[in-house]
Amino acid sequence: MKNKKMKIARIEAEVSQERLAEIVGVTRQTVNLIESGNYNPSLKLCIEICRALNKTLNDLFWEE
Amino acid sequence: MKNKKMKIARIEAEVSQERLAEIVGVTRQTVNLIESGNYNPSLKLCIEICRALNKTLNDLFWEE
DNA sequence: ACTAAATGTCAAATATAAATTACATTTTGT
DNA sequence: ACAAAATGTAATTTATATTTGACATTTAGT
Repeated sequence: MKNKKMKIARIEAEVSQERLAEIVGVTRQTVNLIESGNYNPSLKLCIEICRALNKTLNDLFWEE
Repeated sequence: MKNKKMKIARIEAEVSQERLAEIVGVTRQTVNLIESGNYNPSLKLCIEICRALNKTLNDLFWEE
């Protein structure tokens, strides 16, 4: 299951995977893997991504 | 920074750390560490804890 | 069409979440 | 006060997230 919400939020914010990776302090590959799905990032990283994209955990990582 | 919200939600749900650990499939120590703070759980585990306690990610793990 | 930027993905190494075992302390019930 | 359950922590090991380096493909700009 891909993380479309995150990808959409990132594109709306007009940042590349590489730029987002820089901002949150991980590598581009990690960002790519999270968007690609089948990945289990740490809470801290999720929160940093949310802050970078001006979203909340529920916005990007919660499925009702 | 302790995770008070999670501890409160767990106590409201009337489950022990051990019982919650069973439900979400980790050890009691892991649950304890998360509540104690200075820990960085995986997203998957956070989500499982939320579901077990009938809460959302924002309820338990998001700080405005 | 061409080029550069962005993306998808892989293998191997490193960092760290989570397990395990164990023990001390605190809380709760009787 | 006592016993049992629940909690707080620590050291070591194991599983896995993340890094690193690299290469192929796709997308966007000219």
